Amino acid sequence: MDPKTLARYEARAHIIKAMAHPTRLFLVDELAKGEKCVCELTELVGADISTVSKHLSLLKNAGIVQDDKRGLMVFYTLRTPCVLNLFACIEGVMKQKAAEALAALES
Amino acid sequence: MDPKTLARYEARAHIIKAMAHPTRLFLVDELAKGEKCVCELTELVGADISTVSKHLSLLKNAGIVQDDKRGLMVFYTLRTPCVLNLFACIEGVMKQKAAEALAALES
DNA sequence: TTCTTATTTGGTATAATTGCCAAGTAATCG
DNA sequence: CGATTACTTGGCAATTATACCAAATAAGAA
Repeated sequence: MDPKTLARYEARAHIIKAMAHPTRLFLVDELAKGEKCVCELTELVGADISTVSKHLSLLKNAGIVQDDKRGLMVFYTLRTPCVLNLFACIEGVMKQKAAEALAALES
Repeated sequence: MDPKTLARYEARAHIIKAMAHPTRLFLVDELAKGEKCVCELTELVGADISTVSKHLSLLKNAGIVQDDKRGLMVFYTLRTPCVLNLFACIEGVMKQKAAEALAALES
């Protein structure tokens, strides 16, 4: 891979990596329903607020979400809803794998 | 997050993690063009064959590619082309980020 | 059978990720 | 002003990922 091609795939990987964590996938899914503050997301996730904040900051840095501070609270929104299409694909992969495992047991 | 929900997001994250690496994204992209053996992919990537083999094994484990041994060679194919849709979305995120960076410079 | 080729697996050093706590910022309230 | 609330950032220990080399496997050729 030449340096230019590598750089392109690194940039892509950076964005995908931002979603490659259960908590961050959950955050994306929650934000798909609409704007939410860090406090509400923290409640839903059930981790330390600093942990959730760092996950959100990573998603923001990747360009997937954006934040908006209003008063004391910071509201996050999903900026690129197309990432949700991936979820459907992923579900397909999971079903395919499950069907395969079943077939292996039956044979 | 309750344990059941967590498990669902962990399963999803596992599949996305499999793509969250520049080399593996490149491999997926190459396999989208058609079946290729490990030797050819190794040549294209330019890393140790053991490294490429491990990347492919990870993708296979996630259900994204499948392998087929014929003689001495092992041929890999993309099993879930829907992951390619993500690439278009990712490009969109990258363009959006670039446009934003430009706007920040101009202001 | 032994030799060669294509690939995988084991081992290991190095680097990156993660999550919590503690400390820092920023906006609002009294 | 100081106090409080909502969030971010720094620091650090524990875990996980990555890449190479070396050794193992598997299939075909001599």
